[in-house]
Amino acid sequence: MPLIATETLAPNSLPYEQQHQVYCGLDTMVTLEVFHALREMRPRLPAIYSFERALQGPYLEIMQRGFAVDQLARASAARSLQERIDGLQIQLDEFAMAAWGRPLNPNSPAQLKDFFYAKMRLPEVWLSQKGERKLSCNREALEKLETYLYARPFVSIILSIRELKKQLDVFNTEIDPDGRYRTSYNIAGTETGRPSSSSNAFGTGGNAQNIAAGLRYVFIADPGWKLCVIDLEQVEARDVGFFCGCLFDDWKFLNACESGDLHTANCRLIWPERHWTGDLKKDRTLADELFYREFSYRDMSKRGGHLTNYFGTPWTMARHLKIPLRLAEDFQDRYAKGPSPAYPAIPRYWAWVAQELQTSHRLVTPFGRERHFFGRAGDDTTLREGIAFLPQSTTADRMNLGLWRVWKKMPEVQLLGQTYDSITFQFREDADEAAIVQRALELIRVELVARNGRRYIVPGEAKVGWNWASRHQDGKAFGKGNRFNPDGLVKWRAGKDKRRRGESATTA
DNA sequence: GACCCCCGCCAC
DNA sequence: AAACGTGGCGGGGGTC
Repeated sequence: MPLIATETLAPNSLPYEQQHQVYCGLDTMVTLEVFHALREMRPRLPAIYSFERALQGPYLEIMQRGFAVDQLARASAARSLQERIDGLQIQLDEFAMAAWGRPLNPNSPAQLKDFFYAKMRLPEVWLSQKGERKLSCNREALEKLETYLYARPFVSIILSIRELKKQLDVFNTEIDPDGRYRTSYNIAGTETGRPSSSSNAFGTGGNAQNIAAGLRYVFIADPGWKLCVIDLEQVEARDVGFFCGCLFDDWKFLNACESGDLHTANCRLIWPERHWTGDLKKDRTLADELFYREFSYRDMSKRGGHLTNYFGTPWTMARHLKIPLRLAEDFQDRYAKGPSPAYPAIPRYWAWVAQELQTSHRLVTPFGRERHFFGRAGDDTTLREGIAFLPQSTTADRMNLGLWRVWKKMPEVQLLGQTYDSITFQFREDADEAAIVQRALELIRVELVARNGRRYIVPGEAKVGWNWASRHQDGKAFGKGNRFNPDGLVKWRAGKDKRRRGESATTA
């Protein structure tokens, strides 16, 4: 039975404005009725619900303010990308005309399948994605086709065009007339409590949470202001470590996370027979030595560790890192699964999640966020959702609490965005930078206490600058095509870098 | 032409 | 047999 007899309102017979009023009324009143019904089932509102409502303040502010965009940089980047794409497309069409008498659209999987598999008669590349085997022309499939000499020039141009087009989309996103990129944040849209980001209600702006690192330099502080980005270091890994400690009193993984360099510490545990010295610098050098092809031991523990924490199989790990299956199996045995693994608590964490799903079909995070799992408790997919839920959700609430506190306690700064494990705000250039950054870092600290009394925080790392990209990448000046980015973000350290805007790092 | 699904791909 | 999770967007290409 409908809550409201909508047919009596006959909205289509009403004038346009009244149709909207009816629509709006249904939207809000039905929601309210649902709320009342739920409220009866649960008279005490969960704290997490009030928290979500409190987040409306800072997020509305972020959405209204928008993030300033360097219009000249944006336009010139868009122009040069378009030129490069046009040039490549002409080349691709020349090849394609010669090969099959028509042009080829690199963004059409249908045309590519026709071209590579029917016309060129190359062996089909079937990939399994989300449980389904598919004839694919994605990057992974095309890279497999590169083994065939005739396919090579096509593959390389297609991949280049796709990559450049993706970048162009970011620069071509419509920005508001005042030069600001306004994104819409959905506070309560996800399963985990993460906010999501999308284009706004007027159709301008876009997802601000998936801008590639190399394109962020077009996002800038307002005149007279400076950006600060604070991110939570290794936050999801630490959360997994905290759960292992709380559940099984096994703190080895959290200890490794807190040792200063998680990935090097991981390497020592995973490959104990290597000649570790205990000296941070020397051990880092040892961890940076190559393990397989371009992968160092440290890379392996970083990428493989994350994947393994989330119940990724050796098969997935081998595919993802492009390494032999045996190496992935060997890694996982030493990391978590073998007879004497570095982190035996991790499989215990998986088993505990499986048990919870079997018995209660629900999980609750340290912040009291509860999620019911409606999938079949025994399915791997359900288990994976559960395993990922706890750290993801804990991270989301931790970051949002930090964001809310900065908004509430630091009226002198202006929030600009949230990117899962980081927040971005701007502060006045003539303000006391050290005081502001330190205060924000304090507010980001959220302490959790385990039953054994162990206190757990995730440290924040601050970066400051005048645009949203890093000034350096791998120790070098950073940017697209070696673009020098002197106004980019640098790691903030107390008392360091009093450089003013536009001065290069070397003259500071 | 509006709508919808699929594909590919970006983020953490 | 299937093979790590959470999201959003643009384009192609089908249907209505």
